[in-house]
Amino acid sequence: MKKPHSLDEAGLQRALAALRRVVREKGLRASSARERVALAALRYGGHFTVEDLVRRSKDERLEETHASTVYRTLPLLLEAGLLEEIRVHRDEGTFYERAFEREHHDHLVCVGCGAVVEFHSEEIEEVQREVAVSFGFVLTGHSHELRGTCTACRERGRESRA
Amino acid sequence: MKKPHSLDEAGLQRALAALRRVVREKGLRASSARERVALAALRYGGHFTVEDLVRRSKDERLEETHASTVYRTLPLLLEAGLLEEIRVHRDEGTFYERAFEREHHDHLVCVGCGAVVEFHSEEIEEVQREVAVSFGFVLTGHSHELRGTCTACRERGRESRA
DNA sequence: TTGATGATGAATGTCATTTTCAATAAGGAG
DNA sequence: CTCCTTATTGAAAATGACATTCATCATCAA
Repeated sequence: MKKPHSLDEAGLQRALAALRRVVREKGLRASSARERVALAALRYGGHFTVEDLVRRSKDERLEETHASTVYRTLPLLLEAGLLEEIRVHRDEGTFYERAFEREHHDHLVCVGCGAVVEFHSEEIEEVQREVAVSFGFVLTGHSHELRGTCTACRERGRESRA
Repeated sequence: MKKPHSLDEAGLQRALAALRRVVREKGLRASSARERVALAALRYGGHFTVEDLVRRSKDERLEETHASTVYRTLPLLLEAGLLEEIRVHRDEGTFYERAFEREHHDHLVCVGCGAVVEFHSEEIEEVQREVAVSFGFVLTGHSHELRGTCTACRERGRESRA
C-alpha cells in the first residue's frame, strides 16, 4: 500500500537531465513543450492516461500542449526511463506511471472492481534473468500483470448468489 | 523451439464442445459462423491477428465470415479457453494463439528482430500464486512478457558499431 | 410449423493514435 | 549576431481497431 512519494525538485531536475540526454543522443533539439509534458507526467502519483496528461497541462494553467505533441513525447519519456507503460485497468486503454527513481514493481489487478495492487518479487526477477540467459537474450524490460478477484469481490459474488 | 502441433480431428471436436458449452451457458444459440471462426483459429500454428482470421476464412474458400462477426466471436473463444490473447510483436496490435489443450507458456521477445521464444517456469507460476494469496486474491489469469535482444541482434549491433 | 429472439452481413460510428502540413523555433556556421 | 537548415509544434485530417446499428436470416422451443 506504500504510496510512491513524488520526486522533489532535485529529482525533477535529474529526470529532466535524463530526458535531455536521450534527446541529445538522438540528435533532436531541446524544447519547452517536451519538458512541460515530462514535468506534468512526473508529478502524477499514480496511474494516468495520455488524456490525463493533456488535460492536466490545461488545468494547471501551464501553457497548453496539444495531444499530438504529448503522443510524440511519450516514447522519449519511456526511453529516458521517466515513465513506464502499464496495461492494468481492464479495457480502459493504456496507462502510464512514473518509473524514474522508483523501485520496479508489477501489478495485481482485480477483474471485479479494478483495484490495483503493486508487488515485487526478487525471486521472479531472478528467474526472468535466468530464462533470458538460457535463450541467449539480454533483458531490456518486461511486463507482468496478474489478474484475479479480491476478497471483497468474491464475497460480493457469494451474496448475490445466495 | 518446440512447435505446437495442431489439434487432431478429435481435439477440434473437443474444442467445439467447449465452445458450445460456453454458448449454451450464456443462453446463446448455436451458429455455423461461430464454429467456422473457431476452426479457422484453431488451425493456426502460431500467432495471428483478427485480420488474419478474417482473411483466412476467405483464402480457404470457406464461407466468408465478416470482421464484425469475428470480433463478436473472439470473446467467446477466449472464455471457452480455445484462444489466448497475447501482446508480443512490438506495436503490431493484438495477437492470439491457441490455448486449448496446449500447455501454458509466456513469451520472450527480441526487440531487435521480433523473434518470439516461448518459455515456462513453474517457479514463477508458484510465486505468482503466493503473491496473489498474500493479497487475498484468487488468480484468474496473467500476462507476462519479457523483452530483450537476442544473440544475433547483439552481434549485428556490434558489427555496425565497428 | 411457427413465432420469438438471437445471429449475421453490411454499413456506419467511435475513439485513440498517427500523419500531414504550414508556420515557428533551435542551434550551428559564418 | 544573423542566416540557414532542419526539428518542432498546433491544427486538422487520416488511419485503424473495434463497437454499434439495423434489416434480414436462422435457430429452436412450443
